[in-house]
Amino acid sequence: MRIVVGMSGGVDSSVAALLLKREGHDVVGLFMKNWEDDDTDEYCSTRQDLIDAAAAADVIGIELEAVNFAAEYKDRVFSEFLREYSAGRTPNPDVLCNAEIKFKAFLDHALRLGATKIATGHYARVAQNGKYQLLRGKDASKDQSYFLHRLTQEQLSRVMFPVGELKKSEVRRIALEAGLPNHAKKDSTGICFIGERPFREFLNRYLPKAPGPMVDEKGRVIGEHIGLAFYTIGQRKGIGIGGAGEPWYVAGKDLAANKLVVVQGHDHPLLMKRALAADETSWIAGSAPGERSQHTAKTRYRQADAPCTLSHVLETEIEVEFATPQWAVTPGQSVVLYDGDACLGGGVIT
RNA sequence: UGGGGAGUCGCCAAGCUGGUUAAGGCAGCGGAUUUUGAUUCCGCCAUACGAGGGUUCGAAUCCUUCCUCCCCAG
Repeated sequence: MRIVVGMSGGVDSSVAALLLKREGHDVVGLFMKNWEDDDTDEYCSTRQDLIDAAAAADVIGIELEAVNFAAEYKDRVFSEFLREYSAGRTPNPDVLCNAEIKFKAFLDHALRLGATKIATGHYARVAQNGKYQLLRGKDASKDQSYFLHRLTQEQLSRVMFPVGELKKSEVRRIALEAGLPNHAKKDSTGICFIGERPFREFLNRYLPKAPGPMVDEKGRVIGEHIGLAFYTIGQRKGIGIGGAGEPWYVAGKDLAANKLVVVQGHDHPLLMKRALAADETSWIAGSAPGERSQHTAKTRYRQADAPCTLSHVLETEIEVEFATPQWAVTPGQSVVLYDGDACLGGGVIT
């Protein structure tokens, strides 16, 4: 079976390719460059990543090709990313990137190359019992199913996640034993393909500043913000308010008045939400779970699952009620539902 | 102008019956964690206590003068 592996230059995708090769598959590595760096070199690590991927492919004994989906990325992911920020929300570009680039543009390309399946280094699993299921990765601390919740049956039928059965420590050990040069490479962070950058500065390259008042929950002006788009719910750093008492957190945005609402104390009531609504829903199984059904859900990656009830289900919208209030539920972020290890899908919080 | 109170890191704020290196928090900066943005965690952050004189072995802490601010009287 011909399998195209998306290789980033990191350990996970390298080990994914290695494992498939060992199983005797016809493996081809494909390196994606999806972001044209506008600034010279400071954050341009993609060249090093390509070198790392090539070195790994060499050790594994497979070919590595490179493709460029920068145009598609800009079109389908980044423009939406900017639109969302402009609208005062906090998007999750990586969720979109998976749905539109890695498991669409990239998948299509791989199929054209004659592949039966594609594989990536994601920590997640795919099970099949009639339908395809998306399961959490075995390593709970690295599980990335959250980012993959928008995938469809069609897409899942074509993907493999070889490291999803492993713990990160096992992946690194395998890499070390196989002599992969990137066995100790630091995990990548930051927006996928764009990388980690001083975020405010980066955003400001695309969005203008729009200063306005910072107000407390009673409407008293206590500071100035640089533009609503530059803040997210629950944010503490960058508020810049000193003085007495507990730290300040962003609790809300008043777009019409260009006001940023901030509150004092991590556990302020305005930061706790017991229910939320989401649209643009997407379900792994192809259709939504039943109304009143009980699940767990995360309102953001890297948050503990919380018991909840689907209180309302429409064509592309849902309402979710949590058993206990959730901290900093943020419009634009994805709410992702689970039944045990099975990821059901989710939507974008409104 | 009388009477009272206060002036300690950018902001809050301990210490003020004198005694090694001036608490803590907020903000800020750096790092760890993290394939979003956040959160969280760790580290750094006043030879200086409104200014000048004193007293003392030794003062942010006592005395004194001046400056500034606040409150109450007029």
